[in-house]
Amino acid sequence: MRYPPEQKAETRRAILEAAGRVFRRRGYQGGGVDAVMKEAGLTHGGFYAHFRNKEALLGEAVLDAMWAMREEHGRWTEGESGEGWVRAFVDGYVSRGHVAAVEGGCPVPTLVSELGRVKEGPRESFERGLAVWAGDVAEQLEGPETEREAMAMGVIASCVGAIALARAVADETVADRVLAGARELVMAAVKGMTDEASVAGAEEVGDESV
Amino acid sequence: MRYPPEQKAETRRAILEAAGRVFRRRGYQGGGVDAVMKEAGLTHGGFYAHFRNKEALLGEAVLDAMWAMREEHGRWTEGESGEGWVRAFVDGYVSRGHVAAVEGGCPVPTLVSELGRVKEGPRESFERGLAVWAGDVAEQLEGPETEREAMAMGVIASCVGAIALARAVADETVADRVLAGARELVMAAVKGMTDEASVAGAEEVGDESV
DNA sequence: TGTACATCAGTGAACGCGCGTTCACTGATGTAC
DNA sequence: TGTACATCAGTGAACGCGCGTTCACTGATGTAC
Repeated sequence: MRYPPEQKAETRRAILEAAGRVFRRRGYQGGGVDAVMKEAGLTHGGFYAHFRNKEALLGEAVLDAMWAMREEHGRWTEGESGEGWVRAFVDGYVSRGHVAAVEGGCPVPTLVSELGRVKEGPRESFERGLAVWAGDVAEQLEGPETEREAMAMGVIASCVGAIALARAVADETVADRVLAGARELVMAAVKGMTDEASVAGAEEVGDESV
Repeated sequence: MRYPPEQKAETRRAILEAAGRVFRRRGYQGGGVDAVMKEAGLTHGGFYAHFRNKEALLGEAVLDAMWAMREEHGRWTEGESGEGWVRAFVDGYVSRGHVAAVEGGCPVPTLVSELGRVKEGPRESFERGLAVWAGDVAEQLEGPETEREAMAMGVIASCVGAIALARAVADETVADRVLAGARELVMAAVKGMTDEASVAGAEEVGDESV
């Protein structure tokens, strides 16, 4: 049964999105090729016409979900900058809603641990997504570029850690305390590294090595 | 072949420690009962004389590794208090060495993601370990108890997130930047919540609800 | 003190199952003539 | 315009393998008499 010319690209996309959901829900090891293909409305055998193997899918699925997440970040922080931007971002990301929305949330908290055990390929993909994300955060901070980039990585580590921890804990009250604590910690650290007025023009600040 | 009276308890201990290493190295799903028993120098069939099932092992192994880690924390921070304690802790935990020492390091960064997908039992065990850990950190902070506890959770979230992220990334330079950023962020946030002089007597500070 | 037996920690074969991957096949469509 | 054929996205059976768990068994030791 031959399909319209663009069908293959669309199917590939469908598999990618299905994998994003399945991997976030069940993890990489827990999300089988069969489950992914079923989620995409297909049978498992067809998978290898689109991806070399399961591992190749992981990198692409993580990156794809990270791009989608980036759009969500944009919605949270619309019209904000500097400290306000960071607050909006942190409030959106480090939230009960995000803890509950595993399947539609950030792929990083659900997959970090497993990414650490996987071959270079998917780790490089993830790193690319992380760099862009860190760039978005760093842009809102003040100070020398290396400093801002480092701090941005710190912010992301805290946010990712908070969601992962909140999900791992049994009691919701404890989960809430983790979220509140992470939000507070990030905002306390970022105060002084943001300046509401001159964020867009932060480029003039020179580099400094650490 | 009957064994000395205390043999069973010792074997149980050996399985627990083996599981701690195997789970940290390969993850919970990736660390099979067979691999754990082999690591303990036994055959897989004997496992069920010591643990109800694999899931029951997870909770105990995580807690056991967390207690061992707590002793390590003690070594890092010996003689320190307040900000100095936090700095010593963060320097020890958020370090290259810890990123490399998966098997002997903290079980949390390697297992958080998977803990989020597992039944209540192991999550409760983990939560118990986390509470003690957070208590240790909170003790070194200043301010109302709820505030200190929340901040402690934030510190832990940042540290755990940083190690997990640093391991997930492909490039070591990026990993180092994550670590440096997390260290900086935590210390920046904690400054002002610590007081070198009066940490041991911090109990006199009253409660305040958030 | 000596002997027969019960105990039970640990063994290893076996179970049903799901995994990642391969491959011969299907059949609707585009194309050549 | 009509017909025969090539293409190739997707199907589903099959592969070898490792998993978590069960269970009949082993055999060194402790105990009863």
